[in-house]
Amino acid sequence: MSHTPGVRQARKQKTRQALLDAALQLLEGQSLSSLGLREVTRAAGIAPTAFYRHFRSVEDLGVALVGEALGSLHPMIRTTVSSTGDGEERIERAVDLIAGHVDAYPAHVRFIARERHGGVRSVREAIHGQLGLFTAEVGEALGKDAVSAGWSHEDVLMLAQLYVDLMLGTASLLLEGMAGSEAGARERVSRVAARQMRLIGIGRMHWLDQPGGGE
Amino acid sequence: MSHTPGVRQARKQKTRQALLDAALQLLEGQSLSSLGLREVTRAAGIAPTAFYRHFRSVEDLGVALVGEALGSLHPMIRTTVSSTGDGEERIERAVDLIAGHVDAYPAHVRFIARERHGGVRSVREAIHGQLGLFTAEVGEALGKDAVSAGWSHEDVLMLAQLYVDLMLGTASLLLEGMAGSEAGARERVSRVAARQMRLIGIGRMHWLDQPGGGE
DNA sequence: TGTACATCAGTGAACGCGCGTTCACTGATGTAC
DNA sequence: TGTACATCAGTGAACGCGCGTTCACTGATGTAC
Repeated sequence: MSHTPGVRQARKQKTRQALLDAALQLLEGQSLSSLGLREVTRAAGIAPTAFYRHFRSVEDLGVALVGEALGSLHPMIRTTVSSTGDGEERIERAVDLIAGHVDAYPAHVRFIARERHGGVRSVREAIHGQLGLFTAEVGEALGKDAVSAGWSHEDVLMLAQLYVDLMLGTASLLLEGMAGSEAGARERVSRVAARQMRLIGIGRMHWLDQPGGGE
Repeated sequence: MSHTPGVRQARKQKTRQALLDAALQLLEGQSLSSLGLREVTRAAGIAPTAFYRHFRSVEDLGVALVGEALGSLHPMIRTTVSSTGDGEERIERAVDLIAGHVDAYPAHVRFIARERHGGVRSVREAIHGQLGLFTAEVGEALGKDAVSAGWSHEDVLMLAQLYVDLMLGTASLLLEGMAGSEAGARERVSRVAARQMRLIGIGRMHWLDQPGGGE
């Protein structure tokens, strides 16, 4: 009524998304620091100059991609961490959820794994910041378990970091397994990841047994 | 006598090293997939065309860098893994060795962390291959410990992978800590890494306690 | 030791090409009355 | 509802620039005798 049916705005949003999608696809075979503006606009089907209506630079687009990629990761981590059942069941479910996420958003996973240590500072920092939030969230969930009684906040976070890194590493290995030709790569990776989680879980159970373990 | 004092060969080797060094330095601020041939030769102080006397492409140079970077890592891992003493001492020594390595070869560490998941397939594969050898070596050392009696080969490797990933992750975080401005970042990272190793060590001690733990 | 020839690391000019960015523009959408 | 004007997403020509690669070359080093 008073303003904006927003046809213009909706179209702009659509073009913006086309740029993000095109970039994400092009990034499967290269790093952000070598991705070209013209390359992206060509793949998105618009004139190079229109790029500037949406982003100041490719680097800026990269930061936007971090939000999109880790946004899709967020609910996945939430589900994983809040799942119930005994340790073994939770581990199986976690590994399945990771594998499912890699299937559903392979380009997002690749982007995060690649640019986490990549050549573009602002993107690295954006990823680092988001992963810090995830770690805090995982830590909060872990802290509520009975096993964590008597743990310092610092130790809960160190455990959370261990899990988050393991999840990311596993996701990245699953991705390579998808690309590779060898059969059973995925199963092998999942199996190893489950055992690593199990071992960490065992360490967690006995953390306070050792003198000085939890000080 | 019979052949080659090798003045020519020595000079060629020196130029080759200058190219590798220049590339490594340039890679602190970008990824391999955006590194230019002319950029490298300019930094190395030779004509662009001379590059081809040493490498077929920048990608090829990248593969050579993997050898150099992981060659420097090799003795470090050897030392870490063969050190004696009780668990706590070994952990402290391992963390100190990692920190020392990051100080001594920061560009190597950055290169491996960055290109491990980077945009150049052949370099990724070279890194993956070398890390596989390291994991096998760490696994062999771990397997000799009394704690590993009764462990399957597969489980020893899964543990070795956990340690190798933790070392690499820690090295990368220490590097960021060096670059960043906050005081005490290094100490914090080292402290967390030591605790993560301790927790994994505890998990290792009790691995065979659980029914089905080592099957 | 000296001479004549072969090798080959490094040079410098030249090429065609795609890049990021500027600019004035077009025409559909939005707004005021 | 209709009209006049403002906004602004997307266009297309033009620019200067650095890129990777080719080519014929130079001159120091290596080899044969």
